[in-house]
Amino acid sequence: MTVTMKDIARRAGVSRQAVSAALGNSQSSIRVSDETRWRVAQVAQDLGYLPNSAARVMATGKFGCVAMLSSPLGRLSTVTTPFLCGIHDTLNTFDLHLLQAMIPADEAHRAQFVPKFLREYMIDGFLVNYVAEIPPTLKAAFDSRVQPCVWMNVDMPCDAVRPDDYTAARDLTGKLIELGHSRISFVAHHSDHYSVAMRRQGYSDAMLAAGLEPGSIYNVLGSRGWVALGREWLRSDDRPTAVVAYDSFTAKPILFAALMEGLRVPGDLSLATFDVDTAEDMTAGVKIAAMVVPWYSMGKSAVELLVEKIEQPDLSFPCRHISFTFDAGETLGPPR
Amino acid sequence: MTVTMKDIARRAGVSRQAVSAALGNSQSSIRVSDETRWRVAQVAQDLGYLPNSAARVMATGKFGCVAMLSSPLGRLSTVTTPFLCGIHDTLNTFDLHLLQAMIPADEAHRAQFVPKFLREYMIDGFLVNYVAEIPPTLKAAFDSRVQPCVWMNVDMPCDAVRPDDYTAARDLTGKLIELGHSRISFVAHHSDHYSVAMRRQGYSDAMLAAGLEPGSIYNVLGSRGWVALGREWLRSDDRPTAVVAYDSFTAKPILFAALMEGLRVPGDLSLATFDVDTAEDMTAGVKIAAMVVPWYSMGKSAVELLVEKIEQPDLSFPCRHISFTFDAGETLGPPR
DNA sequence: TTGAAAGCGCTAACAT
DNA sequence: ATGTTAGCGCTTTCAA
Repeated sequence: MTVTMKDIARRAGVSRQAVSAALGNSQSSIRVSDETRWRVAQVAQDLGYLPNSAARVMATGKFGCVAMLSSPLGRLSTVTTPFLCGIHDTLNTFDLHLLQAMIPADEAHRAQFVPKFLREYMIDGFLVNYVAEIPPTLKAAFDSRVQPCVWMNVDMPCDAVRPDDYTAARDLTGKLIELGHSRISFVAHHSDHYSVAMRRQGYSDAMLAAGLEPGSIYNVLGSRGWVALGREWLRSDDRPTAVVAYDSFTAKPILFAALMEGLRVPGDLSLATFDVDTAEDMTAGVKIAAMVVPWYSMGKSAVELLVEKIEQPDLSFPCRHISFTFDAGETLGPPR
Repeated sequence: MTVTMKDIARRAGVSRQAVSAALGNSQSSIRVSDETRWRVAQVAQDLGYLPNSAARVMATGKFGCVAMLSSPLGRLSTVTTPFLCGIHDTLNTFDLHLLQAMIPADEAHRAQFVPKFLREYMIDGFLVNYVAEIPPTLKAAFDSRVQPCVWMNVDMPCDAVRPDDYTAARDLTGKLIELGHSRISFVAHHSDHYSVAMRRQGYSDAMLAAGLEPGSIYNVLGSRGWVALGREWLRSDDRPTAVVAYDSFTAKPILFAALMEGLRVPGDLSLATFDVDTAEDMTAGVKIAAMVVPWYSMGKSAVELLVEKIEQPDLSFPCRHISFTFDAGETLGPPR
């Protein structure tokens, strides 16, 4: 049926473990001559041999596999391409592969759901890409597991990786202050996610450090509400000269509202935000200044941390905070 | 070390295969009494038993696993949440798990790259989420594989699944015609992807069938270019009264351009597009009418097709075309 | 109904 | 350096 090392050994006229050593799979100190190695490789190629992963797992006790758990709800999990790339690229360097699990979209199914990788024994460790509202059944399955686990994008003291939202917000606000702005507002939607409070805190601290008065606006209406709210707000005489928006879903309607009100950006209003993948969306033909979430680095760091935990299962590691990068965009300038 | 069925058998005082049967893993005709079944379950629970996936794979010859291959380049692969949900939910119903592989982001690595699931023997079949520009080394690794494979989002005669772009475009254009529009333009960016040609064809056929003159505009400048181009275009006297835009990256700048020019939408201009996940983006506070790509169904159908191919490896199946759904949005109305 | 034994493909600890 | 052997945890077949 399928080609095994036995077949290769027979065809090449060498021993089984010579084949194993020649293919570089065995850890043992067996040496084989270059000629044998070459012949084995040749035969393996001819026969279309592929090592059987399950057999190797059985023999070594290592799965060579890491799982990632995500939610179907966009606000609870990050499934952007750069994030996945960072994870995959880093796993590749350790010759690990990725098993991806997602909670069911349907709520009734979700309550009962436990992914296969938690019901069976098949991974070396796992990544949690799930910031809140984890179903109780699932949480219980987690906690009874012995495999190491790394949390991503949550505020936990150890075994977690997240962006450094506080510093990013402080620095971004600092840049506006340096440009000469003093009426700077922070705008956000309501959310329990730690990053809202952290970005706000970074903004506030930067304002207070410069002797300025922080002022925030929250909105529960979503993007739709921002346009109407933004237009009204920006019409008033004491409107801010600069806005720090929590994310692009907040920033874009504000940009739109400003332009519709006839304000020039950045002439009349400077705008800065977080989390915009600048290449992706240019609805208004303008690139918004942003602290860009380092998704690729996030994925990379999470995997590196997980690998350390797999190698030293009994240790705990402090949370890692990943720095943002700055993209000046086209919406930053001095106040009039 | 880890708990095995042997441990359960000893503790529960029953035979090994009684344990296997009681846990519902074995296919054999062994019957166990309810009492035994209950005691075995109890002991398994107490001991924290988990079946070893690799051992089962070894014994059965089935991996219970499907791989998906994607590209780090957004235009070549779809990694949206609904798509992944459709895939995961459907895999769950077959008790399959998903191994996800992604080509390296770095070009130098990419040329050599062959994912682990193609270098080892570890899956029952795989999904290709890669519409073009597949590196030659990778393509070669594909072609030498015996596992069944399903292509997604490409125009192939068999063993593939894709949205029915032609019908969606024809129907969408038909809706505008029914509203009374006659000057309807199709706008798109340049791309080799089959869907650009198909949507354009659907649009053209609908126009011709109504005795109207089709007219298309292409743009190589990306979203940024559309704003300037769109404003100029919409200022002219013979501007269209309705626009069918290839996707949301085309439609949104046009909406913006129209509003900046003082046109009312849909009073002065109707706008319709494809592929907008309407909940996600409301930059302008307006929901654009759209034929919504059925990503969830795409994932579901792809997995169903793959499962059929796994069960009948020697058969080929015709390509499946998935229907779009229509979201009327707020940008459709009769011409003035 | 229950028990014993073989075997899946590989690795690693032994022998020689 | 090379060959032999046991064993990973499970399923399945064959005997009792």
